Amino acid sequence: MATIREVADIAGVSVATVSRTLQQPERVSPKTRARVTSAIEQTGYKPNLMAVKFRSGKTHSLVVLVPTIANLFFARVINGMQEAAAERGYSLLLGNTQGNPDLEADYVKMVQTSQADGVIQLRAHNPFSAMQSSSGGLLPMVNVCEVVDSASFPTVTLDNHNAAKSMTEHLLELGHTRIGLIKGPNSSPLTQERLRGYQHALANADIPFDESILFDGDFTLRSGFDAARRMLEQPNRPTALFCENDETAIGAMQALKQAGLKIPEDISVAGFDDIAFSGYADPPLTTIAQPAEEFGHTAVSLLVDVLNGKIKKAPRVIMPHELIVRNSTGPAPGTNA
Amino acid sequence: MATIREVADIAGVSVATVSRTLQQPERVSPKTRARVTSAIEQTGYKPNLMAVKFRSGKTHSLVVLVPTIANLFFARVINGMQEAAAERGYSLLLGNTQGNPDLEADYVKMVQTSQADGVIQLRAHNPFSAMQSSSGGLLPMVNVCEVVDSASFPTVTLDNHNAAKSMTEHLLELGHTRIGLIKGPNSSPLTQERLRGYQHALANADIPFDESILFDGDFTLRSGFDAARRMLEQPNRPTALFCENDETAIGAMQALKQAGLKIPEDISVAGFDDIAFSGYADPPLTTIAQPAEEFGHTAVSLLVDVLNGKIKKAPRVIMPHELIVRNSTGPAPGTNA
DNA sequence: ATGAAAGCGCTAACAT
DNA sequence: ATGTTAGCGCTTTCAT
Repeated sequence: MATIREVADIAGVSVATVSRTLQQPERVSPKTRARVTSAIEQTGYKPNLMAVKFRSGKTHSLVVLVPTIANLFFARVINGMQEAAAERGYSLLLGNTQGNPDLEADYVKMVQTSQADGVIQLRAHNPFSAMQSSSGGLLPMVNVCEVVDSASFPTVTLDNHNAAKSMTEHLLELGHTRIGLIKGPNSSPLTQERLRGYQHALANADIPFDESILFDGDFTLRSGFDAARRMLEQPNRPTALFCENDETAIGAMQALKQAGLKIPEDISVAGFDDIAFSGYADPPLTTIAQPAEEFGHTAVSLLVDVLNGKIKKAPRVIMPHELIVRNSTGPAPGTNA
Repeated sequence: MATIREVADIAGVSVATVSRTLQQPERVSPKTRARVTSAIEQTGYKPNLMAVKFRSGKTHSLVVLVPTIANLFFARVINGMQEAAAERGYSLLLGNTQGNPDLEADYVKMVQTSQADGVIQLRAHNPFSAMQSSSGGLLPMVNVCEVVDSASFPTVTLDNHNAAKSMTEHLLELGHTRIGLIKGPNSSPLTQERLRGYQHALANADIPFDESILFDGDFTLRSGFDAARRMLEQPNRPTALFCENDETAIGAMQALKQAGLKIPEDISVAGFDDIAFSGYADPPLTTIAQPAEEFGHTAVSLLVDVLNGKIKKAPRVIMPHELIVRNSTGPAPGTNA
């Protein structure tokens, strides 16, 4: 592979001129520029970007910490990140962390070892927390989707409380008074917020909160299926089931249908996220849509601003959501609506 | 951030000794090793990996070219890659290419600019083809899942022909004689192979091939839905529908059920891939399971071997598949099986 | 067992 | 407008 020196020799100029021709062409005369360009073509020269990054101290790479890549919502967010990163001349390094703090710490080391400029964390956990706490300034990271509050980095999230409240109100309006909830992992703040939004709507409607119709889940199809089965074993079953994500809802619907229940005639089911499969579920799933790609754009944009020192105080960005009513929710049995 | 020089100064040794302590500890005496180690801890020194990579000429990064990250099958393959890469001290750079050759070429430049050591391509296209054709030796790449035959790189794939043939035979055994097929993108060799496997099984059963029950699709939910609708508009509809992937099958089932058909009583539906949703579809989908994670392992392992010069001739690896019979396929209407 | 010194390929002052 | 030169932080002969 040709180096900058060979190009310089062939063009009969110094390496500095070659470098300039590449970095700031306007600073070299058209004549020499042409000579250099032709020498570059002739040799098939490609700058060694490892040397460039090393020398310049900027890698133009961002590490993305994602609990699991096999999640359609995250996939959309990451797609958005990639678009925004490419526009800004950055590339993305994906780290599948399974939510493991040790793995996250490993990836964060990439920043400390100058392999990446910053990190985007998709989970509610500060991966820098194990290290030296930042003395004052902003950390080179942003936290998206599932966030933890901190003055050290920007966050981009949904108003999960209000979104869950809207969905619960939708169910309430349909006449449901006994609404079950399949939660996400208890460790996730997102789960807590959605739970509180649900409780809030219930309280507004003067419906007592019944802990016995709260079910544990972990955002997977299987956990939704299992939770619904547990629900069916109970007496006095709910007439509506709010699931904290779509995968859970789709798993739950399967269990409900297997038990001979009709959706939404016998029981309504609602999800959260609006993944592609939800529109093709049977019946199509009522859910909350989030601007996934926008989450990605915003995260990258903020991180780049942080890296360039354009941001001093860490902003808290709230993205909009939308209630999507499809056929999995309907009037409560016995209601004539 | 501390450099190797500071550590050397504090430990009272040369930079070479610090480097050795890190690279080949056995070559430095226990006493100095202890001093160096303590100096490293004291300064919180982390080697600048950009400098290491630059100096050593090895990046220990692999670019993965994936048409779309929002595909559950690919997600599993990538998970497998990540495991195998981590074991070998490599990290993965994901490139979402939308199957765009220009974007692919951009990512391939990362190899040429020393930002990555090799590439794993998940699509049937040689991303190096635009560049100088390799003069003889192996290219630093492996081609997985959807492959193009070439002597320049290893490939890892399924026996798509036989897998499709098995599925068609399964349908034939259930008494179906009119079996529709929803294809993948025509540009994909994978589509062609599956089509030929289907034709092969039909021919073996002396059933004439009817082009009018072949439908175009592109592996998305929506395309499956649309294709099934087109099928329903035709006279003499098939009693079974083989879809070249699970997303398409799930989309198709939705259209079929909306039209009032019972699956599998009125029509059988089969897919390909065995994504998680297939087990939770209504009815659960009969499909072909592929060892997705294993594809990833094998790909990384082969690529690392190529990079280390351990492989001279490009192997063609065929991964095993398995027919998973669930409830979306059943006896042809009118059969008593 | 350890140190001195020469670069890897490039950028960025500083000179001319 | 162009060239000279001094490194970036590290690895790696080659001496000692």
